[in-house]
Amino acid sequence: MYIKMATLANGQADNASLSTNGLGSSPGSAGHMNGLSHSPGNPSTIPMKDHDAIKLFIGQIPRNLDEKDLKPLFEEFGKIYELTVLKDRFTGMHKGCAFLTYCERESALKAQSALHEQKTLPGMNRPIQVKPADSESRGEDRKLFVGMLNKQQSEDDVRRLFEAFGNIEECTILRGPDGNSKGCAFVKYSSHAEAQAAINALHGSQTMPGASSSLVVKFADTDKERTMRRMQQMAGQMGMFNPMAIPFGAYGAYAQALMQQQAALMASVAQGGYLNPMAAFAAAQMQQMAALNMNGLAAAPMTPTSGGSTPPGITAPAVPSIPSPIGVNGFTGLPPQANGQPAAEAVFANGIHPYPAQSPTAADPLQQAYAGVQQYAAAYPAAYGQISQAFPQPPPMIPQQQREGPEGCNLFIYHLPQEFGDAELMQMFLPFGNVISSKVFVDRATNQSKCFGFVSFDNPASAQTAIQAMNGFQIGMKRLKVQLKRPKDANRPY
DNA sequence: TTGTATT
Repeated sequence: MYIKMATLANGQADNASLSTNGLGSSPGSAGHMNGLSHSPGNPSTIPMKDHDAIKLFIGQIPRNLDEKDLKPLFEEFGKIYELTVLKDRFTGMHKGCAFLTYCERESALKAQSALHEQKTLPGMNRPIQVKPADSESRGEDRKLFVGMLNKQQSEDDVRRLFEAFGNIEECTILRGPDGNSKGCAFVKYSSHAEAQAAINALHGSQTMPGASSSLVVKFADTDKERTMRRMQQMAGQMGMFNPMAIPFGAYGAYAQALMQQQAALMASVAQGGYLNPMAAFAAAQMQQMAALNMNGLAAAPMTPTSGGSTPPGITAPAVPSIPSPIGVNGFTGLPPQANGQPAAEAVFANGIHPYPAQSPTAADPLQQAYAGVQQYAAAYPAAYGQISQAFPQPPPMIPQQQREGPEGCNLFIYHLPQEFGDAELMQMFLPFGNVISSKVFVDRATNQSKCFGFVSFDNPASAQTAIQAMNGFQIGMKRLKVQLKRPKDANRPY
């Protein structure tokens, strides 16, 4: 086993340079036809898989290993029926995982117990994953939930009711601690079709004596659905997701972040002499706005604070007029001076619009947040005119294909707002350079953000600028932690 | 709290 792994490690460079992914010159056209062939040229072994074979999901695969590299590793446990590395459907890029089906169910079980979380493939931080693919119903697609039973009905009664539609593998009445029926049951058939037939025939078909409504027959919740349901219930109880709780609705934190960022940018631009004092004033207003919102106060500082038609501070030097750091956020308001380059240049050199309104939809949180900024800016036409020129067109959305940038270009970000996804993360870091990828980690069971993620730039200077500007940036009650991503081999002394 | 990816 170990020797095989070493072989793989040594083979990496060759594989990478040859890069034969089987897709030829038109990635995307034949994305999934490159699985391990079924023993071509070896007619004596016509591959057949058991009826009860399990498709395995293989995770944590180095992206430079393809089917032929993986094959030897998995053949240890039995004859392989099919092995397919997952590739991006458009770019053909290796997704770092694969599907594997052995001819025999037993092989899959052996491979899973021998490999899952047991070994780490070269270059990976985490151990290999070997487990039944999500598509392998863990019986859930042939398992029924039966509700509105009579509490007197036994397993046998239920079996009798359902046996006409197929082979029943399992039948369980749900009971409370006292052993009394809860009036519902699980019935598992041998196949999905049988289960479906039972639903069609029995759901709502009759009302059991003592039941408040007609018989319920439906597919049982999957684990995922159960978890989601639980999470939603909890969230409901805790008053989360209540739009009124946050000034800007569910995306309040992001709107605030946008404003802070906008304010910072404007401030730095003003300092660099690119904008007139009016812009500085607007920047100051935005900072106040962001600060106000963070205190949970009304978000309507559309009225200049000191009345009159001349905003305060307009005749004063731009920089001193800007309220220094928004209270607690640890952000100077005059950030990116890294590399001896004026901030404004660092920010705009790439010609990227900091807040692009790409494919606007009403439901898009970015769009909502951006609309808020625009609305605010509209109150100050002079300043906004300047800003509009500074931030030209939205850039075309570059498809995310690359995962990591070069060394020194990859940031690890922690304490992200719960509602941030990949897109929001990217938006937040676009002002500092070319973001080639952004990834927020999501708990697969709950779909909730784990509040950390990665952003990759195409050059180290952008990454440094972003660290300078965004590390310690306060959003709500939290401050972002922004630092260089730990290199792959950290934690590995040898 | 460091790239988690499910045809």
